[in-house]
Amino acid sequence: MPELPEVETTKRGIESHVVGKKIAQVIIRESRFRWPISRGFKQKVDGHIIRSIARRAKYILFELDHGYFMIHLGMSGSLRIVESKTILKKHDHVDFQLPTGKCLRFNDPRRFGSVLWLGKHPMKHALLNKLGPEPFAKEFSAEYLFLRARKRKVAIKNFIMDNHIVVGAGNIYANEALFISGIRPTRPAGKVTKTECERLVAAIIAVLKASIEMGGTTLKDFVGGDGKPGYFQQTLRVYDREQQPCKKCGTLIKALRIGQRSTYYCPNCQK
DNA sequence: ATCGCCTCCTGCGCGC
DNA sequence: TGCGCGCAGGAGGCGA
Repeated sequence: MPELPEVETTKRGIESHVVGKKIAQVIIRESRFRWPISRGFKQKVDGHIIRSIARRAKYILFELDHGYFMIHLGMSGSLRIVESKTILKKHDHVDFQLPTGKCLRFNDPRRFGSVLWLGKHPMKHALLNKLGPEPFAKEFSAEYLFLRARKRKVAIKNFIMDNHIVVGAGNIYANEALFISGIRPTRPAGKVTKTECERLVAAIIAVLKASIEMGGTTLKDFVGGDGKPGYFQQTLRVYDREQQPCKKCGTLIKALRIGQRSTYYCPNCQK
């Protein structure tokens, strides 16, 4: 399940292969995604050079001379550079063929992903213009989080997973960050103190950074299938550890659902 | 404005 | 071994 670290790793991995290269042609074998690939998409990108790529939240943006398009991996998508003649696997839905004999191949079993043309002003697009700060940006501070949380009643876990507040804290990382900062996931966001916000912000940043640093390994594994992050999984403190001893105090980890999402916490360490 | 639920889709793991 | 079922998950959209 690509979370922000996997998306960042993917972006870094494909960058040198695609920037400055022309899209010889795009081959769309399946266009039914979260949003269908628009009819004019092929005509818009065929023959154009990719000037740069960037990541915003979990979106990967591709800059062409006359506009941008973006790809979201959804929860089962992967984007890899392969030799053009590489035999197609199940769910290899879109190919961006490059003049180098390679191609950028988008595979997405569950089709929660998307490939969207954005036009000349990508940040004005409805999907991007309301996003909260990147977790590594200076705007994402304890001060900011605390202020945004004023009077909010939602569980703090839902709150930090809300892309309008901060992007990139997916379910796994939200669970982990709350454990690290000693905050119970069910606490109303508005009841989390300033001091706790400081710990939480630091924890979100730390857990995402650590995961990105393991990116190579994680990527290798997550690209192979749609399984959980490989190496990083060994470092998980609470996620998917129901009834297993807390790594800090030995208390058994509890599981519950918050907003339809699996939630794990240590009833002793997290207040 | 805020909140909580629903939805998209496929693969997997479980129980029988 | 095979079958069917339920679950998982990112995130927009909607109704209350």
